[in-house]
Amino acid sequence: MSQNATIKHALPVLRQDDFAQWYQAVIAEAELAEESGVRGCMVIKPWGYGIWERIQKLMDERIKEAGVENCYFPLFIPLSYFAREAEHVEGFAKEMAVVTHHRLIGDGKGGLVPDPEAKLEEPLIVRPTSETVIGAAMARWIQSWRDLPMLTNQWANVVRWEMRTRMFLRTSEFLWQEGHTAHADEADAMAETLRALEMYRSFAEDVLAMPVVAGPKPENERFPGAVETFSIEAMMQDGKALQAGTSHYLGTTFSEAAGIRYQDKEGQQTLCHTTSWGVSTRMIGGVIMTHGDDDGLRTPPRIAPQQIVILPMLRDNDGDAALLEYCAGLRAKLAALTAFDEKVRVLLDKRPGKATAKRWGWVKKGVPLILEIGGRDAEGGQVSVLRRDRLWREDGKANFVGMAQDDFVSSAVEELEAIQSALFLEARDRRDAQIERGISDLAGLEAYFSEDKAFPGWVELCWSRPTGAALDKVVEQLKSLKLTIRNTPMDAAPVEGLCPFTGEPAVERILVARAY
RNA sequence: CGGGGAGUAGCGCAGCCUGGUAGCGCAUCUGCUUUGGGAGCAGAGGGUCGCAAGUUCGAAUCUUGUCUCCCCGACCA
Repeated sequence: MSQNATIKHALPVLRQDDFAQWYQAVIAEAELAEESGVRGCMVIKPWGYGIWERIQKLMDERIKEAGVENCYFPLFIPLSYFAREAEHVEGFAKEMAVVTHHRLIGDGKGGLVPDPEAKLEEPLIVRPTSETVIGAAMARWIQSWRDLPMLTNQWANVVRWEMRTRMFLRTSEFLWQEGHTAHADEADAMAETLRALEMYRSFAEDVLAMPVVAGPKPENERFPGAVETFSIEAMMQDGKALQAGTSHYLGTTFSEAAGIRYQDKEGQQTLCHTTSWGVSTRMIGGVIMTHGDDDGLRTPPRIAPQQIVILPMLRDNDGDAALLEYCAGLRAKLAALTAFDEKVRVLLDKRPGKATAKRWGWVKKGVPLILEIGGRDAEGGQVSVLRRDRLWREDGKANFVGMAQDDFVSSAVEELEAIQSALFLEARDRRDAQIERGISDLAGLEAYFSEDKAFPGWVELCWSRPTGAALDKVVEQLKSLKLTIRNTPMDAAPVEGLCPFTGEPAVERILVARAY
């Protein structure tokens, strides 16, 4: 956040004044998405969808590298599939969209109503997740130990009828990938669960430049039907936690429900152990709240639909042709470069209008490098470069740096890598500075989160990992402070002392935080 | 789903109490003048006032219902 009062920021709301409103302002001003008029559903606009396509491409590569194959399963799941697994149903029942009719009929008043004659024999659920329908397929596909492991993934939309929605973070319909795998035994399934978790951790940090903490969730936060749930948790700039991806070891829960069995080497019919794991468009919400600033989004170069935008300063006169030619030449040189093992994505913005007026649109979208090229630049072989992560000069003006075209072209890849790295380090340092590790009792926890701090961050503490009713009591205590247990960091320091909730010897470290 | 707030031009809002043919700013378009950094002046276009019933001679305005959004809670792989 800027301390310089003379800066005229591009957004109408600053983070420090109203973080929730700021978040929505970024989405609107960066043209990521907008309201659709349909409850809880958003229209994802080109820049937002472009970011999703980048995420899809790079995640899909990693999924395939792990030997997982893409499939597609039905949007509609028969109600009876869910009924096979009680815990799973209970977890999702309250948020399922149900299809009950297959035809409409006129209501005699100019409107349409479901035709009572066209009521479905068995209601269809719009998938909230696909364990049941994929389980049914796996039960058909898997016969022998030679069929294992069965590694599948699908890119799809799912629907969960959430009570309260927020764009990208919790929408009724969202886009995701869901990996579903079946294995011969627990060890192999757990290994896959952890492989997916590590894939998500490294993706979040290397691609999204979003530092995360990976680890198992407490039992009260498990996916319905899971034996163990792992998550990656990211800290947003307001100090809240965002669960940015999950990976579940499902044991034999869904194998029993769907009859996923194989004949082992001894000839015995044996239940498979299954996993599921997913990341969604929620990741974009995480990117916004990790890298956004008071001038809009700062899009990490690896997921930026355009990494460099060239803005010719057109004058509607005879000089424009030469200027455009110069810019086209520059664009071609940049587009031939390779950054992050991909062709550099560079756009020459030839739309009519003043470069200065168009500039702020790209600033708000978070294009990593913006070039404004005037007639004098063209004549002198120069460029003016604006780095999105170093937007302002001391005097409150846009921080353009002039340099020779050749120098820029030869350093552009390095610059993009530097921006990617700078965004990650900034986010990591901010997060690390906001994790409090010095609290060892309940009163301390209460005091810490009762302070009138705008963005309190997280607390890491040692606990005794209570279960059942004892855990419920802890959850209730935390709830009164609006806190939740995020996960148990896998790379945490050694455990020491007593559990602040139970008074028993601590056995592991957990992260406690307010969450989205 | 409970409590609160809101829906009027692309965006932000006034008008509503006290019913009488719909307004402002920004943006857009046109013209002129400017312009190496988020231009100025003048003119113009653009709205079934979320939707539907009702009251009324007449509804943005009053009544009822309904949809959507925002905030707080409950809920939330």
